[in-house]
Amino acid sequence: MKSPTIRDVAKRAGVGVGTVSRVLNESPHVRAETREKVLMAIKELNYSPNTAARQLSGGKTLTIGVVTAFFTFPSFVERLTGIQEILEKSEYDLVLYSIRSIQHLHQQLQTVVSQNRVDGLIILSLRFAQEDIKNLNPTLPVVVIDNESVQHYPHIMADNIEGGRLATSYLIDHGHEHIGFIGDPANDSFGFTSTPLRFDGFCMALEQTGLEVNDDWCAFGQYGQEAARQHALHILSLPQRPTAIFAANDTLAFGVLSAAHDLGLRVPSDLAVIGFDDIQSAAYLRLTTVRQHLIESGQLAARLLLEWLQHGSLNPDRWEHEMPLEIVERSTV
Amino acid sequence: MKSPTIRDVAKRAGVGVGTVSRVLNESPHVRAETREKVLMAIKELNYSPNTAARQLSGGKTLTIGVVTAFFTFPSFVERLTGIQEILEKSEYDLVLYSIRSIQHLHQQLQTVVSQNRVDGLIILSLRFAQEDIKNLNPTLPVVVIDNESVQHYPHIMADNIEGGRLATSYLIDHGHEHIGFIGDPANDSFGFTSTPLRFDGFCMALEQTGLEVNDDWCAFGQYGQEAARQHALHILSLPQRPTAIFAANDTLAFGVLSAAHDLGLRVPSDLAVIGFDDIQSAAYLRLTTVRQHLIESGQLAARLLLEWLQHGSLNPDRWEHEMPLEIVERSTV
DNA sequence: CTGTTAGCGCCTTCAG
DNA sequence: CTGAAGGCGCTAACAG
Repeated sequence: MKSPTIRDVAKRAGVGVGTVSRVLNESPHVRAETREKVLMAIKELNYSPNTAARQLSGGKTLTIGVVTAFFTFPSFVERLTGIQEILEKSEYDLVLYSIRSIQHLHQQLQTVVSQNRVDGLIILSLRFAQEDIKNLNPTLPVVVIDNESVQHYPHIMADNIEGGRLATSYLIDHGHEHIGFIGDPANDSFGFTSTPLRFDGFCMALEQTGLEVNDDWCAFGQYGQEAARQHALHILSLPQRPTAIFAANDTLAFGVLSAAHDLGLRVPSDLAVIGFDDIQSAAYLRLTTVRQHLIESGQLAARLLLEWLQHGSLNPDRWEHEMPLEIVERSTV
Repeated sequence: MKSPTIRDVAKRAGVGVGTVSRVLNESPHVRAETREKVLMAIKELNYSPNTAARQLSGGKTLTIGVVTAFFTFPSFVERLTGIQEILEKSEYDLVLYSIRSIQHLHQQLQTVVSQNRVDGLIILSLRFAQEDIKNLNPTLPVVVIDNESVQHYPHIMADNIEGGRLATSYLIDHGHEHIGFIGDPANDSFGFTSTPLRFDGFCMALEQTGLEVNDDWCAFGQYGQEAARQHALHILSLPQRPTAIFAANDTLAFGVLSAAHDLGLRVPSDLAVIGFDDIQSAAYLRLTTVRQHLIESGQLAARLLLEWLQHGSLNPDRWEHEMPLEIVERSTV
C-alpha cells in the first residue's frame, strides 16, 4: 500500500527516472510521445511526487510562512485572507506561525529560518530583529506588512499618522471641537506602532486647528472591545465630556459605541465615533471609519513574495508600498 | 554560508553522525559527557536540523493540516485558535488549507493526502468523501469537527438539534409565543448542517409546546450579517411580527439586532434575540446565546490528533466527543 | 555506548 | 533526447 515512487513510474513507462523527472518538471527536452507514456503511467499508478524528497533535493520547501501575533484580531484575519487567496492559486502551502510573546517571536523566527522550513516569510505587524533573519539566511525572501521600521525588506504599509489626521480632521470638519481618543496599549511588547502613530496624527490635526489635546479624554488600554468600552464609559461620564471620539481601530470603536448605547447617548447626534481599518463588521454596524484595504494588503504581500520567489529577486521599484487610506462615510459621525 | 549539516557537527564534536542524531532525538543511549560535546558543537555552529531531510528519512512531515472553508468566519477563527494554541506547543507546524468550493475540497484533499504533505488532518465543518482519504492513505490520522456524518474518523461535535431546542425553549420560557428563525443557506454546497439541524430543534420545541412554526417568520439567506439584517428587516415589518427571533449563529444575530435598531425596536422588550455559538464579540454586544465552546473544540481536536500521532493509534473511547451546550444569559432576551 | 553504512524519493549532472 | 549515477541531510539498523 506504499505510495508509488518515481522509480515505479519509470519502470511502468519503460523509461528512466530522469525522464520521469523531466516530464514532472515540464522540461521541454522530452519527446511528446515519451511524455505521453510517462503521463499515462503516472495516471495509472496514481502517482504524485513526494514533497519532502523534492524539497531535500531541490532545496525548496514549497512553503510560505506567515508570522503574526493574535491572528484572531479581525485586521489580521482579513490580511491573512488576502494572503491565503493568492497562495491558494500557487504551488505554495501556507504555514501559520502565531506567536504569543516577543520572546517567542525571536526564538520561532530562529528555528523557522535556520531549519529552512519555508521558502519565504510574510511578517504581519511585528517588530523583529531583521539581523537575525539576515544572519541566519541572508537570501530568504521576506515581505513585511505594517511595520515602518523595516529597512532590509520590502514592506507594505499605510501612513498611520496621516490616517490619524484624516480621521480627526473629518470630525473637526463636522463641527467637533471636543474630541477624545481611545487606543490600544501605547507601548506593547510586540512593538505594534499603529496606535501611537495614529495618536500623533490626532494631535497634529487638533493643534493645526488650534484645538487642544485633552489628556482626560485620551485612553490607551488593553486590547479589545471591552477595555475600550470601559474607557469610553469613564470618559463619557466626565463632567465635561467630548462630543466625538476617534478610536484607533474598529474593534475599539465598537466598544465606544457600546458604551454610548449604555449611557443612552445617541450616535452621532450626542456622540460621534470614527474608527480605523474598515474591517468587515464595520460595514454592518455602520461605522464611519478610515479604510486601509486590509485584504488587498495581504494579497499584495503574497504577490510580491511569489514574484520574488519566481524571479529570484524583486524589482527594487516594488520595494515599498503605501496603501491608500480613505474615509468611509457611514452613520456614526 | 551554507547551513551546517549533521556531518559538520559530528566532525566538530569528534564523533560520528549517528551519535549526533541520537542526541538530537534524545535517545537515552548517549553518555552525558558525549552529549555535552555534541550539544556544544551544535551551539557553536548554530546548527539546526534540516526539516526536509528529516521528513524524507523519517517518513514524517511534522506538519498538521487544517482544512476549512471560509476561515474568516468567527466560529472558524475561534476553533482555529484553539488548534493553534495546542500545536504551537508541539513540534508540528500548522498548514492552512482553505477551500472555496466543494470541488476544490475534493481535489485539494487528494493532493494533500497523496503527496504526503501532512502527518495528520483536522477537518472543520466540511462534508467530504471519507473514502477518498481512506483509499489514498488508509492510515492517515484525521480528526473531524462539526460533521455528524463522519463514520470512519473520530469527531467532535455538538448536538445542534438539542441546541436549537434549548434556544427556542428559552424564548418560550420567557413568554414568547411568536418566534422567528433566521439561518444560513439551508442547502449549501459545502454541506454545512448546523442551520438545518438547529432549525429542526427550533420546530420541535415549538411543536412540543403546541405552538406553530410560521413560515413567514423563517428565513434562510446568504451567509453573513447583512443578509440576516435584510431578512430581519422584512420579517419585523410584517403586519404580524414575531416577538422573538432565534438566529442560527451569532453573526446572524448581530444582523437581527442591527435591524431591530433600525426599526426602533427595543431589545429585549420589543424584540428578544438569541444567537448560537457564543463567539467572542457576543459578549461585547451582550448577546444572549447558546455557547458551544468553540476554542475548546479546536483544542480537543488538536489534542486527539497529537495523541494519535504519538501512540500510533487512538483509544476508541476517545472516538466521539460531544461538546456541551449551554445558554449564556445576557441582555437580549 | 558509539561509528559506519544504507537507504528515504527526487533532481541534476554526465555520458551516450 | 534519454538512461545511469551521485548526492541532498538525516535516521535507523548493524557492527563493534
